[in-house]
Amino acid sequence: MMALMASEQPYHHGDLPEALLAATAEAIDELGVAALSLRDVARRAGVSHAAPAHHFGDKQGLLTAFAAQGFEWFADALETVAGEAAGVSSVERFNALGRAYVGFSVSHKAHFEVMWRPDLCDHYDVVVSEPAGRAFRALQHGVEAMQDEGVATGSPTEDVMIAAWSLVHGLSWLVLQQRLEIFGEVDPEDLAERINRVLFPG
Amino acid sequence: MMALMASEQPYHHGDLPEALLAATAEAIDELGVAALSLRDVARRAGVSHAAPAHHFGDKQGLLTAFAAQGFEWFADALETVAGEAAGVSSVERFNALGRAYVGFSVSHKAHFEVMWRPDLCDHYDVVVSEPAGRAFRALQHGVEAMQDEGVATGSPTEDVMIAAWSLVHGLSWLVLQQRLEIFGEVDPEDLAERINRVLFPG
DNA sequence: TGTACATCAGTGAACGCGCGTTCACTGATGTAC
DNA sequence: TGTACATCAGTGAACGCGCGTTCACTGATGTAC
Repeated sequence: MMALMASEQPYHHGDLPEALLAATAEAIDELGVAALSLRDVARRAGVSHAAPAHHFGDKQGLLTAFAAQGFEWFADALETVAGEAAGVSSVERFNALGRAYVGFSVSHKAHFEVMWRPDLCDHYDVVVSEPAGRAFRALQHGVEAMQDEGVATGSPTEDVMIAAWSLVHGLSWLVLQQRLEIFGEVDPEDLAERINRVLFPG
Repeated sequence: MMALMASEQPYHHGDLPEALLAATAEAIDELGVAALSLRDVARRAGVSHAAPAHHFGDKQGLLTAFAAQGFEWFADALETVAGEAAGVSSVERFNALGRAYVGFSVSHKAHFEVMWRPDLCDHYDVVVSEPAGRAFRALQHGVEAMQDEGVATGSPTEDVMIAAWSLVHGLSWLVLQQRLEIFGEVDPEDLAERINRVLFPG
């Protein structure tokens, strides 16, 4: 303990994998995902440039772990919101899910970008597909609950699910890609609620 | 003419800018936009690696021209479809727009990806923003026409516009990101129609 | 029709750079006895 | 409590590579007279 406090740079980091993931988020936020390099990530975490390979193997390994972390947080966020909205109507509950979906994409821009790019990370790795599946099911349950309550029963459940997903996913990308500037300053979560009301007026 | 036919490799290309844009699409389709390099594009077009600089300046210049070409084709496609569907109901016309939107994203994957990425090209360059505006207005007119016919009048026009745009844009990305595989083999344009019917049952 | 000349398009060699990956190493930690 | 040893984490030098950009150049074209 004394030794650790005395030395500014302990040889062992403590939790380097976590620090590298945080550095990855920082680097992507700053320079964009296209410019991401392992050396820059290591630099930001204050370790030698060979250190990341020790934990993640190679660049794709790092990005797969990064996407996995993102999907874990994302699924947790959706499940939490669905749990908290257990008492309200199914439409209000789906509204909350939509707000959370878009809210996550804005507050975790770097993660969100990598999460959906199959060219950057390994989507078939279970560390990614498992939490991705959880997130999907959270949305799906939201849609099914609405249909159980008689909302949007004019279309097959599958169509409603794809429509609802497209709606929140599309809004997320339009916001991230700065395409809604023409509508002035708008809060993305409020927007999610407004467009959800168009899809599910019930 | 004889000379041109006799020599396999004429010194002057004929339309190198166009050939370089086509090579860009090919390279992105094959390797992903993250791996795009000017040298590879030149190689594919069969010219020296210094040639692209002559026409586009630098890499961002090439991608800006590429996005501009994409938006021109995109706007043309939407306007053509809207014109052809002048006789049908506004809901059917918007359906056609949605099919065209998603159809374009699938048949011009490389262009679509670059078009929406502000980190790769200059969105404020008028060669991009002009056709992008045309595409936007084509969608907007489609939405306004529906409201004029009494469809989706429960929400403000702006909300309906953002919802409709999010819907088709989101579906496009979900398809490109291979996220709808879980629903089996589906035709993207048919999907567009199905989810449009959820949003505008009228 | 022919000649001179300006302009444009594409070349190819050269540059310096940051990258990912490898590898033998050393420092630190934890466990067995 | 102390010692020996195995294991793990991070180092730093080295490698070869493809990249974007520059620059003096040459080949081709088109226009003026």
